[in-house]
Amino acid sequence: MPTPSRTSLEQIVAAGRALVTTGGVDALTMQAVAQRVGVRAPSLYKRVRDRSDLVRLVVEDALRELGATLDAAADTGDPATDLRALATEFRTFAHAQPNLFGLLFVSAADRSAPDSDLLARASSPVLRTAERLAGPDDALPAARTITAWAVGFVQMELAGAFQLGGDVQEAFDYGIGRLAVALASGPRR
Amino acid sequence: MPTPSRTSLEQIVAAGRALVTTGGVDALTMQAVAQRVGVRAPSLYKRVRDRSDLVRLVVEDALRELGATLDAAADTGDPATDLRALATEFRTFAHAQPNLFGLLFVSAADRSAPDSDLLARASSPVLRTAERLAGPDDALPAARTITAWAVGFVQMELAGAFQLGGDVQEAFDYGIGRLAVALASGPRR
DNA sequence: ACCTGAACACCGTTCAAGT
DNA sequence: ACCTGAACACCGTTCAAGT
Repeated sequence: MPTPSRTSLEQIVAAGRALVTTGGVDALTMQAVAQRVGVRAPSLYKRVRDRSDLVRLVVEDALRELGATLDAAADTGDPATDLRALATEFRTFAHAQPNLFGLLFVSAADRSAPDSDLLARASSPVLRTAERLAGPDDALPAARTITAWAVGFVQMELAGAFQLGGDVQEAFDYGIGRLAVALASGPRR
Repeated sequence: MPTPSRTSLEQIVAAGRALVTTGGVDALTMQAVAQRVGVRAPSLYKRVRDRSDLVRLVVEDALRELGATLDAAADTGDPATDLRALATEFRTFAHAQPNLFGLLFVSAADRSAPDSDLLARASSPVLRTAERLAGPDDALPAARTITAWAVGFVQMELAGAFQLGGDVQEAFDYGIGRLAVALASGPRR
């Protein structure tokens, strides 16, 4: 006798994401997710392979949103302006959802990597800006330099690893300015 | 009736670090640590407040080693050469102990931040090199730009987040070269 | 077809009892 | 003073049984 579904994968991912946002990834327990979607924990295994699979889906959901945010941020004319907009938007996203951001670019033995298409989509506005700054030949390494700097900066900031005093905002602006100059200084190296 | 100690904090931290190195932070369980030092799990609580405290001690142990490694790497004359040596040594450390490295610069809600003195000591060779590249006024933001880039680059690399093909080593060299030029281009901005 | 309770093997942590 | 077994409250996950 068929029974109608009482929940959906979409609801489950949303519940998982809400739990991560509120209490960090440790708060995403199967029981907490189940309670939020009105079901018992074992039922989740009908839609999700295991907990790490659910965490991956939450990460991919966040990556989709981050990609859309960055896409919207880099549509002005000047590439140096776009670089600043991208970096600022990226940092704003991280500050708004630190627990979620902390999952996006770190390796975790237990969970598989997010879909590479999503990573590519999220990084495409950076790649376009990098190409306009550094030229087509250096677009990829230039984009990686920008992304690495932004990821590391925000991650250290959120981890409280900038402990030598000074103005963190100033260091952020300094980094943007220097990167724009450095990448635009021509294809020879 | 006093009983002689059957283990020590030093042994416990070493056991914890070995477990992290081998199987990631999830493999550091109180029971596994206890077994390695020849004791039962509850006894660990005589030396360590709780699991997160032990993880912090392992992180600090790794930071001490990383600091010493970097200190030894940056003693040549040319600051651009030192920058390259520091970045390469940093990356080598991360590749040699990816599970340990993954703990150093990420925030974790459950564990407290490592001792700030250790962070300062580990970053001091970077700060010195940054000062020689960018001048005393910009030493701190320049050091933060270098460190952010290096942390982000290695973390993305280890997370498998560089998925657009291309040569990752080339992107690393490109980043070093551009940073050296950018930071040395003078104090005005 | 989906959901559930019961069960299993694991955790971290506390604490009274042993030496 | 240190160590232990037993206990507690939690996990993730499986599975036979219900509808």
